[in-house]
Amino acid sequence: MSEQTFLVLTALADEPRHGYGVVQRVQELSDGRVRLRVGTLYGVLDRLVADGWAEPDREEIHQGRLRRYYRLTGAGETALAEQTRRLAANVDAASAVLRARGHWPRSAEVRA
Amino acid sequence: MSEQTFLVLTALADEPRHGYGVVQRVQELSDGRVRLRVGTLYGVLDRLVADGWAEPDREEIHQGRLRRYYRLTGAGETALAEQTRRLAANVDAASAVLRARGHWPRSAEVRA
DNA sequence: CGCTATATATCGTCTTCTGATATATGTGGA
DNA sequence: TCCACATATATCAGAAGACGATATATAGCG
Repeated sequence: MSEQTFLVLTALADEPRHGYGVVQRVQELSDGRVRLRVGTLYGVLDRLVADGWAEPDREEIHQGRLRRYYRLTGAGETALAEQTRRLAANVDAASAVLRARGHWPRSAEVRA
Repeated sequence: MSEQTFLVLTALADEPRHGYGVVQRVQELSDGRVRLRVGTLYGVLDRLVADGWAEPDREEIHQGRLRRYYRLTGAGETALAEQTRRLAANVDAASAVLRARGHWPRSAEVRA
């Protein structure tokens, strides 16, 4: 699972969001590192729906503009939890190796 | 950076390894989750070398078979450390959201 | 003699991310 | 009034990367 997909799942797990809201939330979640292009967003969103990890929630007209909301499904939540464990395991493995190399003096950084 | 690339970097950070050794180490590091196909491996390895994150180390004949070793460069170590911090931040973000959803009763799992 | 593990490498295909493009409305400044 | 910018949707072509299949070759074991 790509970082983009992971962050979109996390954004939706927070609460149902519309496309543009997901873009903003992902940017917040990643401290500005990940700015989703709309092409990426809709590709990810379509795939999440196709895989049963997200589904249409509702549509709203906000200030004259349509907002199409998506929500996380139970399967999506499970997938996110599993992927999170997986990433955490990878972080632990890499941290151990880096520490052994003398790198990584401030272990607090990975744990913070 | 894909999980495959991340684990190959981690395997090389451990110590210089040859292709087949990387495949085995990645499988160990990931608790059997990631079994690199050779097509993936050489693609990753070539890209790491092209990016200056890994370089040829030495060649050995071991039991009649050639072993081509690769080692991590300084830039590779930096990249691995940065990516590890990045992943750790994503894990923290997702963990917070999952906890808020009532999911994730055993926080020790992410932290272990 | 054949099977499995070790060890290298290439190739076509599929998935996925990116950048470009298109359309449209509300807001704020010049 | 007009322009730029943020908001909001959607599509498409191209590039990158992962995967499965395939090929070649030796050592060890039954």
